[in-house]
This record gives sequence, C-alpha cells and structure tokens, in this order.
Amino acid sequence: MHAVASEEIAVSRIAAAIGEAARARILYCLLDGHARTGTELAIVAEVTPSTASVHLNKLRQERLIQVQAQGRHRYYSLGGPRVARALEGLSVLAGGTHKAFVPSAPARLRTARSCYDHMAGALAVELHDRFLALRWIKAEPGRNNHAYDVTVMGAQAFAALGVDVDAARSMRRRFAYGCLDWSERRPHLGGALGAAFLSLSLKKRWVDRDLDSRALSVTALGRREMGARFGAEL
Amino acid sequence: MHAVASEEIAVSRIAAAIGEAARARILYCLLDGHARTGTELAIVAEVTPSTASVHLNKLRQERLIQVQAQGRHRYYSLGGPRVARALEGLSVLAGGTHKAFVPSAPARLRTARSCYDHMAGALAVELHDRFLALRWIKAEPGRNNHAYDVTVMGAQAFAALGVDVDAARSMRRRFAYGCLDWSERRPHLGGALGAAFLSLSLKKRWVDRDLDSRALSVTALGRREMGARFGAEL
DNA sequence: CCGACACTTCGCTTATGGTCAAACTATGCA
DNA sequence: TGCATAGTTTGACCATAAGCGAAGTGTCGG
Repeated sequence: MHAVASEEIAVSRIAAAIGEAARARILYCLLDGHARTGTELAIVAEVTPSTASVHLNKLRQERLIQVQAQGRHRYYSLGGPRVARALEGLSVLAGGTHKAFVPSAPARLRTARSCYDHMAGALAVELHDRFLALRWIKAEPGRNNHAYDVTVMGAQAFAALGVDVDAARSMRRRFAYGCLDWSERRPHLGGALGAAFLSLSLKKRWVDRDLDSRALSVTALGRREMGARFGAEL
Repeated sequence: MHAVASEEIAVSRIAAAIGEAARARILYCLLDGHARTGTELAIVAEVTPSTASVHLNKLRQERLIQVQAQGRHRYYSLGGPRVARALEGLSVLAGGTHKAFVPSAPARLRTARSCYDHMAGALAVELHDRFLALRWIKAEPGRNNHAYDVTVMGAQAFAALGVDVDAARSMRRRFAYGCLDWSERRPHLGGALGAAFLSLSLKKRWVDRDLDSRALSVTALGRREMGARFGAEL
C-alpha cells in the first residue's frame, strides 16, 4: 500500500515533467535516438537557452534524459528505451499514428566509416544496437563512462565469428565502451572489441576500406552476412 | 512536421492531466478495472468532492476516464486498455531503478501462467520482449490491433525449435498479436503462434502445468534452455 | 591571455491552475 | 411535497512554475 502510494507520486512527477509543451517538444525530438546540444533543443522547444536549461535540468532530474559532456558541448539524449516506450504509450493515447522509426537503408550505409581503429557512422550504430538487443554485450553496472562487457552468450557468438575476445580483454587499452558518434550522435562500439570487430569485418570482406579516406563501404556479402547473423537492417 | 507538432501538444496535455498528484491517485485507483463514484474517488484523491469534480472533468476531457450515469450515481472507469498501457509505461519509468537492480528473480517466475492456450505473466512478457529484440517477430505496420508477423530470421529460428509456423499461420484464428497482460500490464505473445509456443514448451518440459490451476512453473531445464536460446533473464 | 561560444544561475514578472466553501442542480425516498 | 444524498459550478485565494534578460562559469581556439 505504502509502496503503491509512493509510486503514484513518482508517476505524477514524471508525467508532470512530460506534461509541459516545451519539454514535450524536447522529448519527442530526442525520440529518434540522436543526441542533441542544449541550444539545438532550445530551438526545437521554442524557448530561450536559459529556459531550455531549466527544462533540461528537470528532465534529467526525473531521469527522462541523460547528458554526456564532450568538450564545450553537452549532448542530451533520451534516458533509455523505457522512456521511449512510455512516450509511445502516451502517443497512442493522443491518437497519433506512431511512425515506426524506419530509416532509409542506402542513405544510412553511405555514412559508414572508421573512427581510429573501429567502425563509426550509421552502420556502426546499427551494429551496436543489434549487439545490445541480442545481448552479446551489456552495459556495465558501474557508473563509469558507458563501459560494456561481453555476455557469456556473446562470448560464444563472437568466438564463432572469429573474434578473439580474450585477446581483446587482455590488452592494456579499454575493452569495450559506447563511443559517441559525431554524425549520428548515438553510441557505437569502441575499444579493443570494436577494433577486433572492424579488423574481422575487413578480413571477411564484409566492408572495404576506401583507399584515401576513412570511409567504409559495405559489400554485398557483408550486407547479406550481417543481416543474417545480427538481424541488422542494412 | 506539422503533424508531429500537433501530436506533441496533445501528448503534453495528456501527460499534464496525469501529472498531478490527485489525478494520478484517481487513475491508479481505477487501474484495477473497477468503476467508482465521484465521492469515492475524492476520498482516494484526498481532496474535497468539488475539487475532485474538476479533476474528473479534466480527465474525461482528455479521454483518460469515462463516466456512466446510473441513478444518482456516476460511475467513473478507465478510458480503456490503452490508458492502462500508458500508465504502465510511466510506472515502469517510476520504478525503473528498482527493477533494474533486481536481476535474479524467482518472484518473477512465480507469476508464470497460461492465458487460454498461451503463456501469460512475467515469463510470457519477458519472452515477448526477447522475441522482439531478437527480431524473430515484428509489429505489423497496419494499425490493426497489435498484430505481429514472423521475420525470415524468426521463421528459421522457430522452425529449429520445433514450432510449425506455417501450420499456425494457416489456422483460421489470429496468427500472432500482443495480448495485454493484466498482471504485468505489458503485452505478451498471443494467437496461434503463442499457442504453438506454449505447446512446444510443455512438450520440451521447459515449463510444467499445475494440475488444478492455470499456473505454470519453469523447470530447471527451461530456465537453462530459454536463457541460452533467447537471452531471457529468468 | 583574451575573446568567442556554450551553457547555467539568478532575480523578477506573469500566468496558469489547484484548492476550498458556498451556492446550485438533480435524483431517490418517504 | 419535502428532505437527504450525490454531484457540479462558481468565485476568490494562493502556490507553483514558466518565461526572459542579465550576469556568471567553463572550455576551446588563437
């Protein structure tokens, strides 16, 4: 009983946070999964940056959004899939026919590229999301910045592909983490594991390196194989 | 763009309607499906009848509740399952931290049960979520109620388990849809496919039927197998 | 070190909206 | 008809919070 009552007030706090036009605009803007800066969100919210700052603080306080500082920018993104789910539930009530997050495939692939020694761009973001959904990787509970670990299931799967997870883990560098993508503004897989995966993808000719740039192109083989193995929609 | 903007304000109006402590108490009281009178709701909302009347009007205006006059009483009830679903989404957010930090959950398994001919309860909801994440099933784009289809990848996977997807599809009944779970208030897999999966789970002894009730119990084998195959956290 | 930029904090004004008591309407019972 | 109960409407009061501009903090680039 007591727990129920406290949950009610928690819900009302959260709903009140959503229930303000400027904040709703911010949340629905972030619903595409892309991170944005405070000034960008001020524009979509149609308020001044100072007002937006207050709103963003409130949303963060209710764990509806999270912030990641990078240089002098602060990138805001949705608090997680649960937040998206809750917003969708409200959308259904609002009578809105909800658009089913359908990115056009060829456009996404054009932005595949390498970031130091691992993949970046839309392809990398998609793979990152699929690895998470398949539970091959998992966010580390420790609040250190966006670290991942490989699950037991994932270790077998990566090994079957030909990725030496143990070797990657024993390196002195960071093992695996969510690296924020500049173009997509969503995380992709970085660290030793990300590097090992890129090297494997090149070896298997799933992707090819451009000769004079960091651009990567997905081969027909790669499209087929990655689609079948990860369910990646390429 | 314009449609998106109008949806945002509709959502913020609805969220604002929920985002008030007294109204949230009313809605959560009605979540059990029972209709109640205005005075009863005034008591649970901890306000005077006059204040409650204003709140009830507002909730009705946003279609969150409906009223049914009967003599000199007016019975208020939730606006429908969609409202329950939206409230559930917000509850998940409110209790999200609590839920995230309880990984091993024998308590969750206790709520496994059958619903007509398919699984329901926490186990079924978890499996439903995993099937979606693994992209074995996919929401039908058509706006008909929560229909699912099996993906190419999913068809292979279900066949490998021993589920005859084609047979399920050719039945005269509904193939697959998200059935709203009243205890979990989240969807689980219903329809011919859900029935086929339950029958398979019983055959493989992943779950056992209680003799005199609709309760299901997950066997040690089922815990192991479903964890390994679907990544379900049981 | 400085200026440009991104963002936050503060003080103030304004407006929205929750609250109640009192008055009002409507129904049922005798 | 008259009274009691259920519920709504209205008006006044007050608290909360959204809004902005100005001033402050912090970070990058020269």
